[in-house]
Amino acid sequence: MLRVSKLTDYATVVMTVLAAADSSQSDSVLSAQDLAARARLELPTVSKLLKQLAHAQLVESFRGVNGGYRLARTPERISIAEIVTAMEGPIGMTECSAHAGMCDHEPHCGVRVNWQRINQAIAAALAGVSLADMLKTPPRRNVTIPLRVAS
Amino acid sequence: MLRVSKLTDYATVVMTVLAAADSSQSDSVLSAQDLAARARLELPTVSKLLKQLAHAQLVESFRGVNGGYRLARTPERISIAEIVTAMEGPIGMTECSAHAGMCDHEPHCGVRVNWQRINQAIAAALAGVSLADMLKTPPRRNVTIPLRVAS
DNA sequence: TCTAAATAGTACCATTTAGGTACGCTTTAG
DNA sequence: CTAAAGCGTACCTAAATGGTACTATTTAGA
Repeated sequence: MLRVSKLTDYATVVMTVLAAADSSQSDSVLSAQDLAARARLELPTVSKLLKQLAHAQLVESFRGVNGGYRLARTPERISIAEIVTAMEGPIGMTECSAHAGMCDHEPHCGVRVNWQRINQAIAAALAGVSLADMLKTPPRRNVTIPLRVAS
Repeated sequence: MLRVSKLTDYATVVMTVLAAADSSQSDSVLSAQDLAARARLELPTVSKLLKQLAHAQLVESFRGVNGGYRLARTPERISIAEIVTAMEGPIGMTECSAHAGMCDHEPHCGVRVNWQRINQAIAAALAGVSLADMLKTPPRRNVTIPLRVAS
């Protein structure tokens, strides 16, 4: 089915909530609890994923009373590709195309190089969508992202 | 890590082997055993995935002695998207974007529509690569696939 | 200085799913 | 009639996923 993990899915939702808060008021630091409520997710789940996002420096964390999280950059400058990578590691459709030397068949496998090219295409697609885009529920306009694929 | 299953990965390898045989000699029906040997995979694994590919009518199967499998179409007319769909069902990065009504948060989830658009972009990328392309190990030329993403 | 609110870190458990295996049935060329 | 080959089903193991719990640490404010 070609999917991302639920955690990654939830991460995009939480990031979208953060982005919405970010554009509405300035200095909007939201606690994990608050974010969980707004995203309608469990608190432990939200904390877990926020930790990972903080490590990847996509959000800033503040400890102590009145602490919480805030986007590290503007929504326009955070892409879905970054969120996916933060949650799941390097984008790669197959084991071998993400990490070399993991597959016994690597020496005599003709398709590996082509998978790497497909990965690049998909990474480009993901990089072309920003958090700000995710906020816009009704589609406004369409842009054409040039996507280079070998053929 | 955004991956397809190993079975799907193997399916592309086996399909590539079939495509190679297809272009080299005519009426090339290969047995599952033969394919397993050429792809360096286990026979049961190969049979399993060939069955699925046959159901999706990407390969034709022939029973009985001297039976085996053959591509249902020319390699140029079979895309990676079709193989992925045959093996994993409808392409969807998140549960909700592939099948509606599976997620409790659907009513108040703003990102769903956008994930559907991302899916379409990725499906387009996968549809843009044919089996014939996978045969070409050294990249010849680059084409630009127009990829429509909302922004 | 103490307390409560918050994140950080770690470890653990349960469920699902992927991947592999086995076995018996059916078809068909020779 | 037989052997080679695909077809179908069921089962089993192992690993990844996602959820939970507990503890430590930080910090604003009374």
